[in-house]
Amino acid sequence: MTASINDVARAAGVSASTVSRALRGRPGVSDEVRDQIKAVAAQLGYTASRSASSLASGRTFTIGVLVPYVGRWFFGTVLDAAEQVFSAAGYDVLLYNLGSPETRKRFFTRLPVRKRVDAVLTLLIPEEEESAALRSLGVPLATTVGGARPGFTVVGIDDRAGTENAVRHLVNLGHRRIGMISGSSGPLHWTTPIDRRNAYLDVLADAGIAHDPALEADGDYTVEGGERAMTELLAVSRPPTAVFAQSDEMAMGALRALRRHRLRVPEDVSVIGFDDHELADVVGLTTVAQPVADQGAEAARLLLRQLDELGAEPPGQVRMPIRLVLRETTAPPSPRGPQ
Amino acid sequence: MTASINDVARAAGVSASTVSRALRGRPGVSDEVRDQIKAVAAQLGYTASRSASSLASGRTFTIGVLVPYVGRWFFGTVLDAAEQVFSAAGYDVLLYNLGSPETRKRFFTRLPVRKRVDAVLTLLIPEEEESAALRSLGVPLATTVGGARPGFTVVGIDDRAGTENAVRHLVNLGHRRIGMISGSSGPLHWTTPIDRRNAYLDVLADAGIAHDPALEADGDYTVEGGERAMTELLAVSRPPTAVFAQSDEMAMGALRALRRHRLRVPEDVSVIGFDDHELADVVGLTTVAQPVADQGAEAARLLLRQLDELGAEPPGQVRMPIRLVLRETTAPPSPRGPQ
DNA sequence: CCTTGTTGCGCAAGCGTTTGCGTTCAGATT
DNA sequence: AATCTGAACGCAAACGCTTGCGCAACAAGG
Repeated sequence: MTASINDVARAAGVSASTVSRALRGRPGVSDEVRDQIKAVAAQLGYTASRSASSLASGRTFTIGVLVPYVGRWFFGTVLDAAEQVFSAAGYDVLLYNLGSPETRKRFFTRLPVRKRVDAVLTLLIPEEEESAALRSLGVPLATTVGGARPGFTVVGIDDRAGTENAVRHLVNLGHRRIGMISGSSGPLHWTTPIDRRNAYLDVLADAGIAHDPALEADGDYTVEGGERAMTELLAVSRPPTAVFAQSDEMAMGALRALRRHRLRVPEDVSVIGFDDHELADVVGLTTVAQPVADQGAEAARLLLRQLDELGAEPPGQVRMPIRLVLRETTAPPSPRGPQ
Repeated sequence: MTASINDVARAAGVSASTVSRALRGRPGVSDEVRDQIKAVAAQLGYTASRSASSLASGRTFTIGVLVPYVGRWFFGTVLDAAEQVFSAAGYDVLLYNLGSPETRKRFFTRLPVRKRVDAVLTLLIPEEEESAALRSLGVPLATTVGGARPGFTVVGIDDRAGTENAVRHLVNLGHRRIGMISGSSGPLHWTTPIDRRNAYLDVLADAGIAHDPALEADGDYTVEGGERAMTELLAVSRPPTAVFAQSDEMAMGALRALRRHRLRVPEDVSVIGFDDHELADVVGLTTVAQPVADQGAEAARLLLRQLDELGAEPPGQVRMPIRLVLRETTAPPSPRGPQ
């Protein structure tokens, strides 16, 4: 049996309430008594039971974090950074990996975080019904992906601007047949793929390039999907000379497909990604960099601030900077075209 | 205010105890009453408060997972798989990201999981003192890394065999100057780097190759570290013609260094990694594959089994299979050697 | 010397469950 | 008809904290 607050109280010759106040730095305890209690507690190896204290106080000092796939670089990185901020502030994080539709549904119907967390950070886009469920928790909410949603603090990037940078870069290099590997699939209504697609279309229009629907393929935001998509794009009658992939992982898949087809990058086909994945540099991928870890950390900080200032800070919206990172997968189109 | 058990009891015209028993499937409730209670609970959107129920029952239905760096592929993947198993069994996971020495120390001294989790899965190697702290929690313990440790169920691979496969592959190709990028650093006494190093030395000895200490460099298990290490190896008077990196991430760093030095892979230098990182295929890296996600899932399953069978199942030790994956970064040494 | 504050601490009532035990009551057993 | 037996359910006591309130004791102000 580990020590309870009463054991500490007895050993220190005071009441349990005094122990509670002393250990949590609340007023109403003289310094001498406080020090003595701390000493006794340390000596007994006492730590307050979280269950008991949250039951009594209503505060849990726990943050729920919802992630679609912990294993994917983007989410893992965001989570990592957010966790650091939370734990530095004394909060624990309860992780929910909601990749599959079943676990996701189960989560939102049973809502296991009810009365268990002080706030929720979600890295997946809740549908309308789901965000209503989250709001019903009555705790601060934040997200690092997708667009604005009532009740959520969102920290993100300017997807349109990022995409414009990328596509314009290809245009400036002289490309006219510019393909896109998107990630529109999934039941998640996520504004990112849409924003990026619109920006892509806009840049093409701006440059006076007619849009060819055959030059768009779905890559599902995975490496394999990117590979499949690139393969599709290579199969059309006049393949693209350059491809914009909505994520680095898909871009890498595209790279793999190109290698399989014995096509050189960037001589035959240029490829540009999005994210600046930690390994983008290894493969020399040109991409649009976004501060992934920073977004997680910032979202966490905003959440904590809402927790501190009880004066319900209205959920804000912050945009992080993006920048084009030129590496070795983009170049002017070859005069011969890919063959 | 969300509904409490008493609200449900009142609405259903029964006592709170009956509600508790009904909802948790315990005997002592007639089927009709049970169904009716379930209906009422669903209608009220009632979920039992975890804090209250764990305070009362002692069970938390929560697993603590300790990870050094969530953002790294290996750990993220293990965590992902483990979480799925846990959540499918109705357990939540409390995540602790213990990468930095400070957070790590804080965790082990304050032990915030005390009375908060039913079991612990650690993806970092606790030092003697730390594992004693974990054992003091009195809950089942498991790990997916490092060697045997009293009180821990460990799921892992045969590091020696994996390394032997890798190094022998290089030897068989005809290499004689075989470098190694290791990851011995860190305060974690981790048997993996040591096992792998020993196996490396053994294979060299077996092949009658004299060991050259200048051909070993520390890559810190990161991409950047691998790049640095490779750079060091290239600076010695007679650089290696092949390099075994103890992780794919370091191998990728090495690839980057080689590209910077305008050295071709595998023509000038062969590189082999370890792990079969999800992007190893993209860069064509030859490597030793280990079932990463499976290890996480298996460890989680073993933990759950210990939780179910109260008959204290003695902690076991399971070894998962490894296999050599030949891709494009290894080849026989060039007659000229790297220049 | 008697108020009026402070300060430091203990009392006890929760917080929302779980669970051992007691009670009730219908049906089975003598 | 009297007794026994379960099954089904309610009572109330934990579980280990937090916190509003009350009560000394003591300092300062009149």
